[in-house]
Amino acid sequence: MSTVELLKNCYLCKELNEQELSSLAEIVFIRTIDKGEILFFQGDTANGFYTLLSGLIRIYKSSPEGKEYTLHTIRPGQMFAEAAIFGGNKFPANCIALEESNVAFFGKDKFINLIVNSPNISLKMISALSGFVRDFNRQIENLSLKEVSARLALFLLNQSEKTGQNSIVLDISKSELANSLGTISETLSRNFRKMKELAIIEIDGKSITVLDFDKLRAIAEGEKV
Amino acid sequence: MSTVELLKNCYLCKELNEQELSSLAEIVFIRTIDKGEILFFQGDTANGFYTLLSGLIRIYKSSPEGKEYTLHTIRPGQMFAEAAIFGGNKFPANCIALEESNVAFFGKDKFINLIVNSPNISLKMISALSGFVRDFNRQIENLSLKEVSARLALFLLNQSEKTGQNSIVLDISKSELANSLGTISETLSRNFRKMKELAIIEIDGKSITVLDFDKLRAIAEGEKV
DNA sequence: AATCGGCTTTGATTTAAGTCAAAAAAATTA
DNA sequence: TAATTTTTTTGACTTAAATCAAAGCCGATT
Repeated sequence: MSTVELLKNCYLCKELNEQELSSLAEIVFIRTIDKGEILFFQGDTANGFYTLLSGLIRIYKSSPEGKEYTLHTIRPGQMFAEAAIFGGNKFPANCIALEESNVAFFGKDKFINLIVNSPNISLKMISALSGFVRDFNRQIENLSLKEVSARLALFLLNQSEKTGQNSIVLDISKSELANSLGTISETLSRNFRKMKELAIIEIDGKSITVLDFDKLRAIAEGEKV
Repeated sequence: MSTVELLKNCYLCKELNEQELSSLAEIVFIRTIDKGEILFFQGDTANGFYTLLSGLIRIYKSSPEGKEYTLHTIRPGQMFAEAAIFGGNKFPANCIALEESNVAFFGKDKFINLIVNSPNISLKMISALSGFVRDFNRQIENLSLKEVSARLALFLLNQSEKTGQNSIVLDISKSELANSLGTISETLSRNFRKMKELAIIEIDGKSITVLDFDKLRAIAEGEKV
């Protein structure tokens, strides 16, 4: 896969266009790390930051007595070791690959040079990250909506609003939907059935038609089904 | 409150020092919006972006038939209307204050000028936001750990690792802790009691001492209490 | 010392949702 | 088209956690 294609997987780069990605591609350094390989040690000189393109990374500290503890588990798309490039430019922790991983390294000087010349890039990065902060905030709120029915109702409302149709076509399996709503397929299935019985929705395979928006809104607000 | 103090509440500014906050304060424009007041309409010219300092903001679209739907609910700390400053510089949606709110407006030109002169500021903003993306990702994962006991165990492990002590002092009330673990005080209390009975922890008011880390780790992994 | 109000704990009960197991339906492959 | 696998639905059962209600605890105020 090309560097540009790989970079598209970073939260950081979600709003960049092809041209901007290309200029970014020129300054990054892609690297594959084997499972169990150490990327850097605490105290190593840090002159840039990383993003994880694929795989799984663990950031951890070791105490003098040899005990270890995990600070972060890094998943694809995330940036890591960025704090290192401020203040003392030493990595404050160790980093190991838990699986074979691909990382992108951004050298600080080159990166700063890039954003000074193309400030729009950093603006877009800030914008993209802010968008994710917003989305994740919302997702956290939704997950604490106690009832699956409320979360499902909210999902259906959001989808139909997004498309402007009262008919939604799922682009994922129902099991995956269940998972993303924080539940399991059986429970999702029962909720669908109940809504169907109450004539709130109609289901045909992957296509769902909303018949009663008011009722759906009430359920999303917490009303019992 | 001073502009600098207000800006500290933004995710964007969490890593900036006093000096950097001051230079930011020089270019932002703080504004109070009454409940129900419109901040901007879809189609208005956008020459900057906002962050919400306090209050509650709703971003919504209106269809030609007069129907409205909410795109985002903005909470304090979040950035909004940032997409507007790319491409067509028109706001793509309307914005109303749901409560009396304080917003900070960042003019695009001034902001770009600032980061070109102080690229470290944008680096720190990117870094801060990436940190939140990481934290929120983790929080979402934790919330889908099914059992409250597992979430509580994880919290206790994290806290004691963070401080390096086996004794934790809560800086929030137990009700607030319950809430942040996605449950209620009664359930939290019962979980505490059970762990106490099993000699996994000891509790004295706001101070909790971990007696059995192995057991706690097992519970965090999903073992039944 | 006594009263008030906010937390926290406890018990009794209800309920939503998970688990287990099997049937039904849909999608793949032969 | 038949055969096979995967996904979805259904039923019976169990359980974790929410709700409701009451009591206990603790600090602040009078």
